Amino acid sequence: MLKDFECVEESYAKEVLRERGLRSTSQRLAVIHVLHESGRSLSVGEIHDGVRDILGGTGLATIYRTLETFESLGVVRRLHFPDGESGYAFSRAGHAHHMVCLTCRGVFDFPGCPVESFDLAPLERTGFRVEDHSVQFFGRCGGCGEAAQ
Amino acid sequence: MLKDFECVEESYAKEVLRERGLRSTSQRLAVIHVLHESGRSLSVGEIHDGVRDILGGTGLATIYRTLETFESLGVVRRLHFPDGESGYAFSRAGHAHHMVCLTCRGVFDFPGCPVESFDLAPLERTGFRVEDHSVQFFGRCGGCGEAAQ
DNA sequence: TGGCGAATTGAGAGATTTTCTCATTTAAGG
DNA sequence: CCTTAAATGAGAAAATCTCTCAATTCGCCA
Repeated sequence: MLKDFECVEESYAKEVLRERGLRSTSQRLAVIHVLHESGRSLSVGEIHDGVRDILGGTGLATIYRTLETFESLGVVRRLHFPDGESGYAFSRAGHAHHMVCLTCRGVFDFPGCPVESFDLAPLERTGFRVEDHSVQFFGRCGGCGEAAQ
Repeated sequence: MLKDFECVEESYAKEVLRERGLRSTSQRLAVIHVLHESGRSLSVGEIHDGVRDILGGTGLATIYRTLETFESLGVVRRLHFPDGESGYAFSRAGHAHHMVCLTCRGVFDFPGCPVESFDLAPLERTGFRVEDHSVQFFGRCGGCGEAAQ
């Protein structure tokens, strides 16, 4: 089941799940498949539809639970767009930031982290202890930028 | 009306509204007042409650409309927390990033922008044209950090 | 390989959040 | 003041998210 679709991303997700003692269910793998295949960020509804196309009747609650699980594992990331919408994207774990295309909602990793070379000392001198950060770039990807000309 | 509460932030909001030909209603000013007075980010419900404390029966739809208006004017910013919650905070317009306390949801501006000194050329060489970015630091503010000891 | 126990799911009810509509109110310029 | 269009209130409606629990399924172990 799902063997025809198996891809590197699914193997990766399986491994992460196993490491945490969680099960590799067809629903979970289908979520990864749909997300990765699209190459962009998807709304919960789009993911639900995509999974149903593969597996048939899948409960919406399962989609929510799966996204929550994967987000806590760092395999999936939730993105918030300037227009208030949000979506989920596959994201190989580790410290990665994203570029998000405002036209097609495509998501691209980018190398490096602007915060690494940023001096946090002035911030921490205010008494604030930094534990985490988020960085996102918004714009237009190659294809969408050209189309707009 | 509301004169007793008038503060610099409200004057500022009034000015921005006038510039855009929008009206300075008591509801709009109350939203600014509540947000600024709290010094932290608030959920829609908290803002609604705060505004009702000042004005009496205020419709929830008005709160949503007001937040949307102010966000588009750059006077209020919507923040998304790692736990999935979100809130709104007063934010003097312009290019400012925030530190958010994960305990009290306090919001603090910080000086400078990590992205300014970041070389975007490699990103843009991929064909992606950067139009905007967001940066947030999460952690504990002075008070909450100590309390946790 | 088959069976067992616990994790996971499905379905739909329920809760919460957000949007919409339209009659009424109100800000702001003349 | 008066007028007019912008803005609001109330609540219905839509959309989004969560919960419950019986049924299913994964993964371990014999």
